[in-house]
Amino acid sequence: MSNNNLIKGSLQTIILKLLEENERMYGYEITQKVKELTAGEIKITEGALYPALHKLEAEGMLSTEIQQVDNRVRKYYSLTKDGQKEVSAKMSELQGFVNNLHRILDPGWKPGLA
Amino acid sequence: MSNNNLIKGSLQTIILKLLEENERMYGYEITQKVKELTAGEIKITEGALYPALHKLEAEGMLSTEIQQVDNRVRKYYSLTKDGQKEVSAKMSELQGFVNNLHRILDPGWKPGLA
DNA sequence: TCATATACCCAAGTTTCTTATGTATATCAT
DNA sequence: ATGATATACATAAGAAACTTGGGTATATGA
Repeated sequence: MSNNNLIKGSLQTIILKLLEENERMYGYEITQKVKELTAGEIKITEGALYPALHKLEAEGMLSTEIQQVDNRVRKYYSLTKDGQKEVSAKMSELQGFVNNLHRILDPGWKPGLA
Repeated sequence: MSNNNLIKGSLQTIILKLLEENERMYGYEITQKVKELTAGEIKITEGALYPALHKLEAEGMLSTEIQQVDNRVRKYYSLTKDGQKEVSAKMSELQGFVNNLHRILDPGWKPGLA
């Protein structure tokens, strides 16, 4: 997923959330958006991204449409109905996990505080 | 690591941080501590924990001493010098990653706020 | 012409986890 | 006394999500 080997399992959530905010995106665009949002600290590799997109599509979370732009092919992804529900589910799972991480790692931590 | 399949890669950090706070712990104790801190939401399985402990020991992060308690064998783990340095490194890596997750997933998020 | 950017894809290998076992002692309830 | 649960260690097979390293193709700037 990135240069550092840290924390696997959040890529699906990232993809789904970005598509909730942007209506439709293509793969390369997602890698650039993540790089931009994290000031280059997280670089999603294509070897991770494309299999993840194909899996989400196979599970019925995403739909695709191919489009020609400047003689290059782009494959746009959008959330399906099921995908829209999945965003909320994945987001609260992740929020819950991060909260639990804080409980373990930050003695005295309480929800709602950094 | 737990019932939900979420986020791989943080178990080492959890082990190291708990040992920073507790001086020495044995495997079973770690599973119970995590269960307690997260109100049962994260259950570290033995199949994940013991290999992780063995790996950290092989890498020189942990040292061990065996002790008999009530006819049962306990294997206590402590941080080595290298292990103490590793805690800080792993903690800031994790903090950095969580911050980046917020930047991607929480539009408008800024460090220092929930 | 060569590197970089854009844009898709796959395959081999690694790491990290789950699930399923196995061993052994202690305690509590039936 | 017998079985279930708790304590306490361990390994092994398989699944899942990555990394790394390739492949194809067009566009653009040095």
